[in-house]
Amino acid sequence: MNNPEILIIDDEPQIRKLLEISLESNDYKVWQASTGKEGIIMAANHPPELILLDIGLPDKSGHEVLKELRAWYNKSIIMLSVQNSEEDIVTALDNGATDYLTKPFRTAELLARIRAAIRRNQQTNNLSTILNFNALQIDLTARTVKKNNEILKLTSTEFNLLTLFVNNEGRVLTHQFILKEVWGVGFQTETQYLRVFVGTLRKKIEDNPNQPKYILTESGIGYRFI
Amino acid sequence: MNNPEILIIDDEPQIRKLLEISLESNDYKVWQASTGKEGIIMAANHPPELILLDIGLPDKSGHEVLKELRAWYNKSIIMLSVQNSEEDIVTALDNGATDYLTKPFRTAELLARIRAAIRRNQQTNNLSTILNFNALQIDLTARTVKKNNEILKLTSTEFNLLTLFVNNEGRVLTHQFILKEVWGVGFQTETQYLRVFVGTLRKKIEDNPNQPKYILTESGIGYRFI
DNA sequence: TACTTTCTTTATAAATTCTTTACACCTTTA
DNA sequence: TAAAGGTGTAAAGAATTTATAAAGAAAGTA
Repeated sequence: MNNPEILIIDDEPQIRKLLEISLESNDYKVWQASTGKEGIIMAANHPPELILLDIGLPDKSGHEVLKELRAWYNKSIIMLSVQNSEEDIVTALDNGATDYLTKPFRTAELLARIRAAIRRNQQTNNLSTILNFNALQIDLTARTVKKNNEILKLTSTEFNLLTLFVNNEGRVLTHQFILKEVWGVGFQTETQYLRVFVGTLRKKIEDNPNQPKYILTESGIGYRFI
Repeated sequence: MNNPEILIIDDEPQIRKLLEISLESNDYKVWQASTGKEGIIMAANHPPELILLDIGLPDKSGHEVLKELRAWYNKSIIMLSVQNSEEDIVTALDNGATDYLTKPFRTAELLARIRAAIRRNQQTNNLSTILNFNALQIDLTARTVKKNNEILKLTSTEFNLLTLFVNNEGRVLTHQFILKEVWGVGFQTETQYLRVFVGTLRKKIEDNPNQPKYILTESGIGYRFI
């Protein structure tokens, strides 16, 4: 088992050192940042298992950092603060903090709360990525497509084709490119496949397949999804 | 949305009353127990969304109650105590408590921690022991399956397969993935096993195995449970 | 051992999906 | 107006995938 990684975002070097020592002696791998901005960048580049976030940062408040992180980071974030203000606690928890500890904290308690938070991380669902396009809802991990909340039945190739389209929304994809991506190298000339499959896809996802809203044809070039 | 249910296990009537008032005015449905034993029975009969558990109970310690609950209950349990002992906190968290608050607690903070805990409940894998799907009732710990309240006889492999399906409801599972999870690494190519077992499972759980409602086949990819 | 249950394998029928063909349509250009 | 090039649609046939039964092998049980 590799050691869980913890990112400390705190501007006080003493606190960081203290945390580093206790965490590393408990087999965590520790990363450190001294400003909110730096912390966000580090978390984005290398998402840790848990973040310890100080409320009092020099560049922006911990609350703001929390909000920015929570836009995409869904593992545990434990807030630390010298303030024992109830308002701070409530705000932090409601903004998605996992826990809140006031400094000076007791090391054993902090470690226990970290263990509890990491344990919970592991039970958390890896939420699936769902994309919405008007009445269309595409779940890439579940491989489902809904139109007005009704599940559509797509064949494997149809779904792969649709996936390619939604991953390249707005872009014109050439016939060759699509054929290579969906069918594989060696199929680049089979343009008729594409026509047939775009046809069946449109029949399923478009309200009016004659006047497609999602899959537009770029005559002479390929198709474009919007 | 129906109101989340919270079970209070505490022997002090004043505390219970205080909690009842704050919780009910925040739209929670409140259940109360004054002893550990009573609390466990109530939780078993009617599993709440969250349990507030006092450490100092007359019949058995809150730590013991916590352990007994955690044998099967995996939603949030917040411990309450007059003790601010670090040892107590560490023990509680390591035994699976979601959070720990010392009395006297501040109401707004308690409510925020309850919200955070309930929010997390909804993200965690609901490994609750009994799952219902229409006429199907699956008890994961007892390893029994009922259809219209009649017990079905499944073999071990059939049950493992069904468990995998219900834990990934709505998601398309590839043949390879299913084979790896149920049979183990090295069986990924034995697609025919899967066909046979899906066949027998359908014969047992479906009303009409020719037109399956639960286990749908995703031709070319795998299967999906709904 | 004999018996039952479960798992694995094989064979074949059925269903689904993919490929190919044919042809109609549209737009552009001579 | 006709021809040419690209596109859309339907439908038949081919290929692949899936379902089911049933027999043999293995494992568990009395």
